[in-house]
Amino acid sequence: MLTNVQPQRTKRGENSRAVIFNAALELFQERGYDATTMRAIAARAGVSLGSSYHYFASKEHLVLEFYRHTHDLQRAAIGSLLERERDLSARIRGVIRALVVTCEPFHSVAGSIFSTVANPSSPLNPFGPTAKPLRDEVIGLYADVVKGSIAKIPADVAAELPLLLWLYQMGILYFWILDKSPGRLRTLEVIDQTTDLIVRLLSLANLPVLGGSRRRVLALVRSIAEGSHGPAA
Amino acid sequence: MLTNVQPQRTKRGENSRAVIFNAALELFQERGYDATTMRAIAARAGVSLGSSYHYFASKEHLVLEFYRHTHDLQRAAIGSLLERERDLSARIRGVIRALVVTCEPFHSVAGSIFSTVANPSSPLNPFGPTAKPLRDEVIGLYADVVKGSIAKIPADVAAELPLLLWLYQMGILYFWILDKSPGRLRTLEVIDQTTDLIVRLLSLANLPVLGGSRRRVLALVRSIAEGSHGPAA
DNA sequence: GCTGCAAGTTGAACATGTTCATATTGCTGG
DNA sequence: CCAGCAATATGAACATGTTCAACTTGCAGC
Repeated sequence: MLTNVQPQRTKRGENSRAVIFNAALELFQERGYDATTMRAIAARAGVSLGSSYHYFASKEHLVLEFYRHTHDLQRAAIGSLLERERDLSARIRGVIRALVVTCEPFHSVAGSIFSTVANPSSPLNPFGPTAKPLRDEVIGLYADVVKGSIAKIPADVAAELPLLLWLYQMGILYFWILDKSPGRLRTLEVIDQTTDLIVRLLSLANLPVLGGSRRRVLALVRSIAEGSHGPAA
Repeated sequence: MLTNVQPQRTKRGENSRAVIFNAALELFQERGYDATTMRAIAARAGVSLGSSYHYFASKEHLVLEFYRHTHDLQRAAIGSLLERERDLSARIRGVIRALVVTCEPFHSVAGSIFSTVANPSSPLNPFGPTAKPLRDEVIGLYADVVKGSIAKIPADVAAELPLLLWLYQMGILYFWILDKSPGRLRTLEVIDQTTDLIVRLLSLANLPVLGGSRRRVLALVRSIAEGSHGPAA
């Protein structure tokens, strides 16, 4: 194993890092992302501008810290639900709701995060190779959501469903980002309606009238899932 | 009617505007969006920095013009196809193909542009109010695509289909942006398969077995289409 | 042709994300 | 306790999108 190239963390450094992060979090919520300057963050934290950049490579990286935080919050929030609830619709709804609820305090910065992450050249792009571990983790979460339910789903559909739900989650997240309704109620409505719809449509998957469509859809999904990243790994 | 607040366009002004836009187009292709500075654009165009801002309110507005440009190219490319072809699947396929083909020269820039534009705070966000004219135009294009076909589509479905096709186009566009396959062949394959699938699924819309799903889907689509922009116009 | 006004043009100035050379601090081996 | 080294801290300097007040141009009406 290579020697750790990262600077050794010290107690003092950890403290500075936390102080800067908290200052940023406060200001993001007070003024929004764009109106919060790095100088203001440094001033609020009581450190110099340079120090902020010593701990966070960029303003976006500062916002990334919160992403990790809320990801943990979401997992914690859905733990008991997945233990107790067996209805697929309710399970999906619960997981997606937990996502938007835990992200709610940071709604104003979410747009910038999404925008950053949507860039294909960003290592954080959800479809990129670097993000594969996290992507697989989230898809795995939806695999648990599906597995733990009592819904009867054909094996071939069940195999691709977690991926589809991951894509669905991203769609909802973007709707939530654009949602300007009070309390983001519209997003919650859309979540309720779409989760119901998804389960309803799943129950139709076996209808012979669909012909080869089901197979074709699944093949297409799998093809897309393989990534459009070409021959390079 | 109010007096036109916009500055009266003169021949001289039109020329400057075009020169600046062409310079931007060249530089975007040569260096990408982020690496192209407003100063470089002004220099290439042979005008001052201030002049660039006289004609384009921001760097992003320059991109809006670029959108319009490619949209015109797309429209020109599909004109004869829409005259001749009556099959819905072929019409959709032709339109989407024309889009990725006309955008091909800008593929390397498309990522950062998409990322910029995906930000809700960007005036160029496709879902925002600033982009409404262009959005309506594109949706109108798909309305023509649907209307000119011989496909039998229920009126309520036909009403929302253009919007859905617009969303579908954006999905394909993002796939194309991520596509690293040689010649972007994978995108073309996916276009072929998805367009077929869409038409096939449309033909199922009338099946009674779907129950209220069709109505619910349409209501949901319309609800989303109204925008999540809250009470403000 | 002259005058005046609106359009066009300019570059300096500003705000802010980011970089960097330098200074300070605090721990660790001796 | 000292020397040295890595971590930490600093603010000036830089790059670039954007603004603005002032200047120039050209045409319409007299």
